[in-house]
Amino acid sequence: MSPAAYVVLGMLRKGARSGYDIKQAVEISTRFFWTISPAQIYPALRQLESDGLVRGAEAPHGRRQRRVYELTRAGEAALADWVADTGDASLELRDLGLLKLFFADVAPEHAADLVTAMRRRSEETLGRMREEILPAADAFATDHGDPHPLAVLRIGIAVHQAVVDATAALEDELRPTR
Amino acid sequence: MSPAAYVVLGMLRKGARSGYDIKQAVEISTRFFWTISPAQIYPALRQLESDGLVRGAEAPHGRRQRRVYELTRAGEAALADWVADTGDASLELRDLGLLKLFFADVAPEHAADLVTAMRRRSEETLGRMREEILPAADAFATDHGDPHPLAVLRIGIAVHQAVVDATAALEDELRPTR
DNA sequence: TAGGACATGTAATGCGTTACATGATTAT
DNA sequence: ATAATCATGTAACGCATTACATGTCCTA
Repeated sequence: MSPAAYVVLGMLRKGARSGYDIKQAVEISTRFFWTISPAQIYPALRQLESDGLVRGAEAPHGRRQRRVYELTRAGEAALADWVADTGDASLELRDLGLLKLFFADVAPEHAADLVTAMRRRSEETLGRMREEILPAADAFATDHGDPHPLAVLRIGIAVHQAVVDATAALEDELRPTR
Repeated sequence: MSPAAYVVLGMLRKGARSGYDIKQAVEISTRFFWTISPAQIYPALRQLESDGLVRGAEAPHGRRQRRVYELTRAGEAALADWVADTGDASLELRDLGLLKLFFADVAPEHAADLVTAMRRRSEETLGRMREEILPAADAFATDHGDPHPLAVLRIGIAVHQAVVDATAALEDELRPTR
C-alpha cells in the first residue's frame, strides 16, 4: 500500500468525509511535505473500500452526487501500524534552485539572482505557514487535543526559516553590500 | 528537456567523462537534493548526443568498453540558459517521517520514537556531509575557483541542522526529562 | 445569469526506479 | 580464487501528474 493510501486513511480519521474533503485538507496541511492528486485519491478510496479499510456510502446534496467514507476498525489499525513503523521514515528533497546553483559556475552572473529567488520562495511559504496554517493548526490542537499537526508545522517552519537564513547570508557574500 | 539531462550536462562540465563518472559524482554531491539513476543517464547521453549538446567517443580500457563524452558549445550554452532561468527553481520536500507524525494521534505512544528516528536520520546525513563531502567541496572550490558547490553544501547543512534542532526540541516536549 | 466552488472521475502520458543482464579488471 | 569495482545498458513496472470531462449548487 502506497503512502497516498495512508494519507487518505489519515485524513478520513481527521474528519474528512469525501474525496473532495481529503483534497482540501491536503492542500492546507500535508502538501508542504507530501502531495497527492485527485487522480490518486478516488481510485485509492475504491481500493481501500474493497480491502475493508474504509466504508463508503452515497450521500448526495440534492441532485449533486457525493460519496462519503469512514474508517473501519481495520482501517484505523492499518493506519496505526503504518505510523508505528518508525524505520520507514525517509526524507527526500528535490530542489531545482540548489541544483542550478550547484552548476552556476557556467553562468556566475546569475548566481546571486538564483539565491534571491530561493530566499523569496521560502519566505512566501513561510508567510503562508505562519499566517494561514498556524492559526488553524493551533485551533485544531486545542479543539481536538491533538498536538501532532502543530508539531509538524513547527518543524516545517524551522526548515524554511533555515533556508531563508542560509540564502540571505549567501546573498551578502555574493553581492557584498557596498 | 528534463532536469536529469541538465544534471548530465552539468556533471560533464565539472569534469565527469563517462556515464559511470556522472553517477559517481551525483552520489557524492547532488544526490542530497536531486537524484538520478543509471537508467536515466545512459539514454540521456544518447539523446544529448543526437541533439548536438554533447560529443561522444569510444574510449575502452583494454577490452572493457567505455564511452566518454564532452560538452559541445551548444551544450554549454543550453546549460547556461537553464541556470539563468531563475523563475524555475521549485523546492519539493517528501518526508515520510513528517507525514507519519502528522497522523500520529492514531498511535501517540509512537510519536516520540518517530521524532527520534527523524533526528537520527538527519544527524547521519549531517555527519556524512561534514566529514566526507565538505572537505571535497572545499578542495574543489580552491582548486577550480568555483565556490558554488560549497555554497550549496552549506545550505544543505543548514537545513539538516534545522531539522535536528527542531526535532530535538520536540523530543524534549514529548518525553519530558524527569 | 454568470462565475466560482462543490464533487467525482478517467485517459494519456511521462518520469523514474527496480531489477536484471553482461562482462572486464583490479585488489585481496 | 573471489570479491569488489568498473562500466554499460534494458525491460518491466508502478507511481503520479496533466488534462480533460461532466454536472450541480450557491452567491453576487
